[in-house]
Amino acid sequence: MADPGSVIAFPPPSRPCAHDGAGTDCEHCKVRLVSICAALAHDELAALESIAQPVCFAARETLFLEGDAANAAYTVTSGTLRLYRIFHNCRRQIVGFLLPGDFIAIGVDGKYRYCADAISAVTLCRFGKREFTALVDDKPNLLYRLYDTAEQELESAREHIMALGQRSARERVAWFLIHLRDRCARVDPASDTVPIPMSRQDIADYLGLTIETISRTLSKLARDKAIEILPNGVKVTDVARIERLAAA
Amino acid sequence: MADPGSVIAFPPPSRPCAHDGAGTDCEHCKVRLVSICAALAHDELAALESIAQPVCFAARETLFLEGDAANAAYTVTSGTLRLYRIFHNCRRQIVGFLLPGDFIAIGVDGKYRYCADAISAVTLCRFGKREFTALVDDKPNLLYRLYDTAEQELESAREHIMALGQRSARERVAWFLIHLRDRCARVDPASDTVPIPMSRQDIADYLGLTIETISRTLSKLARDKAIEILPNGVKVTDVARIERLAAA
DNA sequence: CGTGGCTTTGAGGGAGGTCAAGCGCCGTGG
DNA sequence: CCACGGCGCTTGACCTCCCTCAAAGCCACG
Repeated sequence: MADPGSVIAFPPPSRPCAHDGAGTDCEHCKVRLVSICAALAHDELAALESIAQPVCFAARETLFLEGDAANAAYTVTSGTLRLYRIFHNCRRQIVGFLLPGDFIAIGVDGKYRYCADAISAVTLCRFGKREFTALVDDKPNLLYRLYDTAEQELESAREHIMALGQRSARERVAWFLIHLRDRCARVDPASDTVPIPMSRQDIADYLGLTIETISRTLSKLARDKAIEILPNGVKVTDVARIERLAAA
Repeated sequence: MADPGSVIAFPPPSRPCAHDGAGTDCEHCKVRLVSICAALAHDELAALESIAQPVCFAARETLFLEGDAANAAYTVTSGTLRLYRIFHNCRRQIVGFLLPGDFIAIGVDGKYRYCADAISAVTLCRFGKREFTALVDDKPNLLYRLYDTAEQELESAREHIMALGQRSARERVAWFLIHLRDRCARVDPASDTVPIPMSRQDIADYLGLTIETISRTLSKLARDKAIEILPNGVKVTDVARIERLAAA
């Protein structure tokens, strides 16, 4: 949320998915191969499935706030979330966006380390803390998967650091587009059209810039025929150019 | 290294510590309680100790480069290291400094994700990949410790992101000082005098600023009586002020 | 049709980058 | 012993990129 007011509102409780009260079907889950569930043995997957609860949140709902007791782990099955922290002075830094297949872990200390809310309507697989930790204690392979996931997050955080520390506004925006495109390609067929569900304010708070700079930079790239701005995303017309900028 | 020339030089092989060829003594290790070794059972610690080799590097030596096959994990026992990545265009981003007690893990994919070199002379406990992974496979508790370590690194990376994305030069420098002070306090008694073994260039590449800005900002803080610049560090004279800046 | 939220665009200013010069320290060699 | 050169650090002058402030456009929704 851009306005801090809604951030401090108490989060709504998660609720079961209306369209799917009966449980999950991991075998046919489309995020199966990219999520924490990948590379699990059949029995492990079955055990995980048995404790999974489908839940959903409407756009702009808050799942939890930084410091909340972590009652559950989640796998995103559809929609987009933003993870962020708020400073005392109301500045917000988005530390990441979650797309289908991404995972929200229960930290070692049992608290969430960031706030999370839904950008679009989202559906998730919810794993209650008690059952999940019991399962992890039982299956070292699942712990190994958690470790793997943490390392991937670390890698992504370092990429973020590189972007914020070394790149210009233009390079950051290009990097953001390419990055988002590649992550979408994990579950959707690769395409030059990148859907952008988040607002300019979200992008700005992710890249450490202002909305005006985001807007101006996108306009400039469009004027230079490198991209085309669409209602809910952009089309990368000059792929090589944008990729070069992103890698700079 | 500030100059890219030395970065691409082949790394020297690690060598046994001259002063301690006979092995390690974990029970009396001063970083024992803050490192990966903390919270291990006696038999686990003994197993870890049995595969540990003390090694050392002189200042400015490179341990490994990004992409190198990860032949070993390490625990730092003394000295300071920098971890960094280099862009194509020679820009360098330092992603972290390693102090005594810090750990270098073997990534899941078996490659190092960043370059590492010694800022001052360093000593480390080296754990060969084969023996270490065998031990991890055998002791789920050690895997859990690795997971914990990865989460701590993640936390520190997010703090870094906050700093780069939201803070001014002055705030970043204050944050750097407080952060360094607190990390030193893990092994040394807490003090207002913060040793700074790294160069201005290192600090700049860590904070996403230039050496000139680092220098100017420190000078300004000193002129304002908030700190005192010492030969190899700074003394934080106005602790409250610097802490307020750091938290901003 | 009016209102409010999000976005775009413009004008102006400031924080930090760039370029350049100078200082202090230290190791080397005359 | 001092002269010299190199390196890291500091300081100054200037400039640029991005932020700030402001206004207007666009679109959804009541």
